[in-house]
Amino acid sequence: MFEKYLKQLKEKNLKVTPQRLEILKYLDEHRTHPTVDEIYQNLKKNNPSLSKTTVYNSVETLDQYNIIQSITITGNEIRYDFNREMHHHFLCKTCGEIIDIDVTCPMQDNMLNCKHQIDEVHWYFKGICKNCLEKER
Amino acid sequence: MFEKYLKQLKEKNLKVTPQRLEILKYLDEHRTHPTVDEIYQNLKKNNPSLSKTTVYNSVETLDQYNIIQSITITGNEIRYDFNREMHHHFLCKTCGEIIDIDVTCPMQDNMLNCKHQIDEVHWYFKGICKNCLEKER
DNA sequence: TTCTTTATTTGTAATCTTTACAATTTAACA
DNA sequence: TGTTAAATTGTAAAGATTACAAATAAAGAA
Repeated sequence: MFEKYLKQLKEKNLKVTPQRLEILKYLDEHRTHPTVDEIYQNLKKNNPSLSKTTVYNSVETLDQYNIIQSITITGNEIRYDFNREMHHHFLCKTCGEIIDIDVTCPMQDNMLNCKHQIDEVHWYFKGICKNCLEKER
Repeated sequence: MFEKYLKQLKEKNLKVTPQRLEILKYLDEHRTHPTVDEIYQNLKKNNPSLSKTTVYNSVETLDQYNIIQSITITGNEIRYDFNREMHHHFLCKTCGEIIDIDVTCPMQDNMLNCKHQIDEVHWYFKGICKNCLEKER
């Protein structure tokens, strides 16, 4: 059940703790780009001794080791994404949902060859999602 | 001296206040993507009665009316950019500087024609800037 | 298994950014 | 000059994140 996450932690020589496994599982099963508070509130139900600081520490570590990805699209809070493969995000300013966007750009390689060392690429699009557009009519 | 900013405000039917003019001037002359606090601390020197809430309110309004642009690259705080023309940003994780990046992508039009209504496009790149790379050696 | 070391977890308090709100002031216009 | 609506101000509150020290637990050695 947790083998997949366990493997990811071991590959990076990170200690395997129940908290980290639960957080990874939650992120894997909830691809809605949750905040620390969302993760915490939900995991606390079955793990009452969980501390919010642990969630902060864990997602920071998992992000540093490229096991998960952090998303700063809203500006109000950091969100986390289990999917760390190259993909991008759309924020609906009406419903607040963050939708995955898959585009690749032929120019991107040019970018990556510029004078700076580029480790992360984030594209954020903002507007109104198609569901909210339909409701508006 | 303030004619340019005055015109931008009047075009959007926004009231012209000394605070808004000073904030616009500061952002125009400091293209370093400052935070609210940076703007506030600097303008306070010559305008001791300035309130930080005014800076928050003003940048929010200016952003809403597309006079300035907000940048959420760091996740810790919102930064503001006088230049609202299409351009992108690179965050150096070593020195913290945010550098303008000018790339356009032929795929972008495809994106803009997708099912969602896209109002804003932000590309954020993170890594180590060329200055910091040189110092590392 | 047990012991040891080191990293992680936990809870509390502190910090930092942003928002809420009501009173005061001011810009815009008649 | 007077009126009205909007902006500014200061204070307090809220929300997100970090600091820190004590307690706990994981990993590897004995």
